[in-house]
Amino acid sequence: MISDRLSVTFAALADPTRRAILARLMSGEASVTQLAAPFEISMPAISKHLKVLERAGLIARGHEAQWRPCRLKAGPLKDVADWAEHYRRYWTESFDRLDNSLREVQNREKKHGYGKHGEKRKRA
Amino acid sequence: MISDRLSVTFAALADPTRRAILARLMSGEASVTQLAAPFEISMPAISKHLKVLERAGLIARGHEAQWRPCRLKAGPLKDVADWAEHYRRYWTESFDRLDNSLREVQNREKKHGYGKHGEKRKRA
DNA sequence: GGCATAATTAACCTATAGGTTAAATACATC
DNA sequence: GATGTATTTAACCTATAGGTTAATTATGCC
Repeated sequence: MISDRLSVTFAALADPTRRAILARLMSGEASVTQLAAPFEISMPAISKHLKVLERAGLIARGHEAQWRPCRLKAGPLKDVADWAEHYRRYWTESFDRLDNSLREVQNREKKHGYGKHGEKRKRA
Repeated sequence: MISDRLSVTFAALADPTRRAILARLMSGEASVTQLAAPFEISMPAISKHLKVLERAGLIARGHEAQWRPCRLKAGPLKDVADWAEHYRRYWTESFDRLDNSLREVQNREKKHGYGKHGEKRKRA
């Protein structure tokens, strides 16, 4: 029953079919049939994906005769970008190197490490 | 059975508890017990969340006596930021306005619109 | 060795995600 | 109003997510 906006957005993006649909919509609006074309799954499955995207506010739907064209609404993606930006300093190479060398010094006289001991827990 | 990196990353981020754990790790490494403290869920539940984050490459785990301290590995978040950046021009206000006014002109003589007709499909 | 602490694993439960096929709805056209 | 096309809804299935409690593993300390 998670319903916060970011969770809904991330959940919607956690599917390659849905991300492909968003990518397709960058080049303009499209009907459901057009969106379904590249995929091997059924129309109802596409319909469900579109509903997920719509509920996440990532697409808007039109209404023209029997067509329900979709177009991109990228607003929530700004939230995603903004959220990720908070972590920028943690993914830069310089930070990683600093972090690692600091950690090596700190752990010089302890007998543990990252990753190395983790290996032995591997199973199956 | 989705296993592409971005999907795994987004799925890991689609949970507020896990995002809170990542936020906590910005201020330094922490033991499982420390990470669990702010939440009302059980330790095994936290353990599972950490496993999800670890498999997504978002945290690394250490090994010190009976503690398994976690620390942030933000690499995948750069992929998220990069992915979202592709959509930047679609979320900027100027683009939205241009898009909307173009669309209004285009649809002047058609009898459909976005959102308005969508309302009537509401049910429950 | 025995006890306390930290964390994981096992076994289980329920809800939801993502897919299916078949039926229903909406609209345009003849 | 019957037919064809676009799309959704209904009913169903299976796998997974996220949670639980109880048991197990790993370690430090006495």
